[in-house]
Amino acid sequence: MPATRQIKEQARVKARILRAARALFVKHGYEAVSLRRIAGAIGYTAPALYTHFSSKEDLLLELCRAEFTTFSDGLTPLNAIADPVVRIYRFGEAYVHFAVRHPEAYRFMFMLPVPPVEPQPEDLAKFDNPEMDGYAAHREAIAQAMAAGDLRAGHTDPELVAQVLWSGVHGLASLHITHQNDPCVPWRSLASRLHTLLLATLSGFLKPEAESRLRGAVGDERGAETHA
Amino acid sequence: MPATRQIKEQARVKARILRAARALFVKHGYEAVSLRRIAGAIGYTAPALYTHFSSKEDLLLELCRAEFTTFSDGLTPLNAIADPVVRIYRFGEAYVHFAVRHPEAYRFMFMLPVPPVEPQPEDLAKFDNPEMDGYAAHREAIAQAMAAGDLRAGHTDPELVAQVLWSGVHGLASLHITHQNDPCVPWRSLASRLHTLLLATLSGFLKPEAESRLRGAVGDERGAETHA
DNA sequence: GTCAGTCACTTAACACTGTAAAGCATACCC
DNA sequence: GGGTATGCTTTACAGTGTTAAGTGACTGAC
Repeated sequence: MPATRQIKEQARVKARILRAARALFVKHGYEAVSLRRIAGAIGYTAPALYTHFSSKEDLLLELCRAEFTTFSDGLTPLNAIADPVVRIYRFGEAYVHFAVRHPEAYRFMFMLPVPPVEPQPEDLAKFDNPEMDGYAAHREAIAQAMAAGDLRAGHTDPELVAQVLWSGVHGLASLHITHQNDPCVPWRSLASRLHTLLLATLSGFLKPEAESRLRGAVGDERGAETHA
Repeated sequence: MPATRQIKEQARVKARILRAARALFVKHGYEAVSLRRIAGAIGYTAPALYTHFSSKEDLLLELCRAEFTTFSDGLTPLNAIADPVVRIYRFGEAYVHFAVRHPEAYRFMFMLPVPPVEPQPEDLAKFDNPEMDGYAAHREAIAQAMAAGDLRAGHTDPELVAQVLWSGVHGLASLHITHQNDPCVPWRSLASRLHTLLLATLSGFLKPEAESRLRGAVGDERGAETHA
C-alpha cells in the first residue's frame, strides 16, 4: 500500500525540514535564517519547501505548534501538586525556565504579534483542556485556590487573576530574553527576580494563612535576594 | 555663516526622515516599511538616507532615542507625587498607557533584542538621572518607600524590587500588544488587568498600613474587576 | 568673479530575501 | 508497459539593505 507509505514519507520529510529549521533558529537566531538556508541544511533547494508548507510563515506556525506541545508537556507533571497555591508558584517557575532555555521558541510563541489566522481544529481540541493547555491548567489552579478560600476578598474571577499572573512571568521572561545584555540595567539574578516576583504577586492575592503555607513550601530564604 | 546653517539644514533633513519613518511605522507596522518607502515619503531615493544614517538599524536606534525622550517626558510630572507608594502606582499606569498608545514605539524600545552597541555619551548623561531616566525615577520612588518603612521586612534592595515591578507592567503591555487579538485568550479589560496587577504586586511588597494608604489614594472599587 | 572642492543627492548595481512558473525525472496506478 | 501524478530542480521576478560611481549645485578662496 504505497499510498499510505507515501503519506508517511511526506510526514518524515516535513519533520526533517522542521527539525533543520529549529536547529538553525536556535543556533543563529530567527532573523539570520532564510528558506534557502533551511533547505540547504537538508540538501534541498528553497522552492522544495513549498511542497510541504504554503509559506515561510506557515512553516513557522507549524514549528510554533510543536513548541507549544513540548511546553505543555513540561507543565503537565506539575498538575500532580496537591496544593493549588504551590502549584501556581511552580507553574510560574516552569514557565520562565522554559522561556530561558528555549528563547527562540519563546519568541515565536509569545513575543511576536499573533497572526490573524483561524485556529486549527486540532488546536481547539487541546484548548481549554487542563491536561494539554498550560494556560487552562494555570487558571484551573487559581480557581481551586479560590474555591478553597485562599484568596483575599474581592478576587472572584480566576481568568483575571490568571492573566495578571501570566503578565508577570511573561514580563520577566521576555525582558530577560531581550535585555539580558543591556548594559544600562544592573540586573539582579534571574532566580532572585523570579522568586521575588512570584512571592510578592501571590502574596498580594493570598490571605495570610495561604501565603505562609506557600512560603513554607517554596522557601523564604533571603538568599534569593543576593545581587549576583 | 553658511557652515553652521548647513548643519542646521542637515539636522532638519534628518528630522524629516525620522518623522516620515515614524509615521510609516505607526501606520503600516514595522515589517512593512522599507528604506525606499521612507525615502519616497519625503521625495528621496533610498541611498540618500545613507547620507544621514549609517544603516537602517542606526536610523531605528535614533528613532528609538527620540521615543525614549517623549516617554521620559510623560513620566516626569509624576515625580511631583509626594507619597512614593502612590507614585510607584502612577508610574506603572503611565508606563502601560504609553505602551498601548505607542505600540510600535514600545516594540522598538522594549520588545526587540537590544543591539550590542556602545551607549552614546548623551545617553549616559541622562542615565541614572531621575529627572530624565524613567527607570531611575521608578527605583528612586521605591527607595523612598523603603526609607519610609513602607515595605515588608526582607525587602532591602530597591533595584530588585524595581526590576520585579517593571517585569509586571512590561508583561502586561507587551502581551497586550502582541496578543490583544488572540481569539484563544478571553482577555479581561486592560484597565482591570492593570489595576489588579499593580494593586496585587504592590500589596505583596507593602506593609498593611502602606497598602491601605495606596488603596485609599487609587481607589479600591470592584468596578475594576468587570469583565468587559 | 571665477575656479576648485565639497556636499547632497541620483542612478546603477550587488547580494540577498520570499515566492511563482516551468521543466524534469522518478514512482505509482491501471 | 504507458499515462499520470508527485517531488524535486532550475529559472525567474519583485523586493530588500547596501555600496560605488556619477552629477549638479553651493561653498570658500584667490
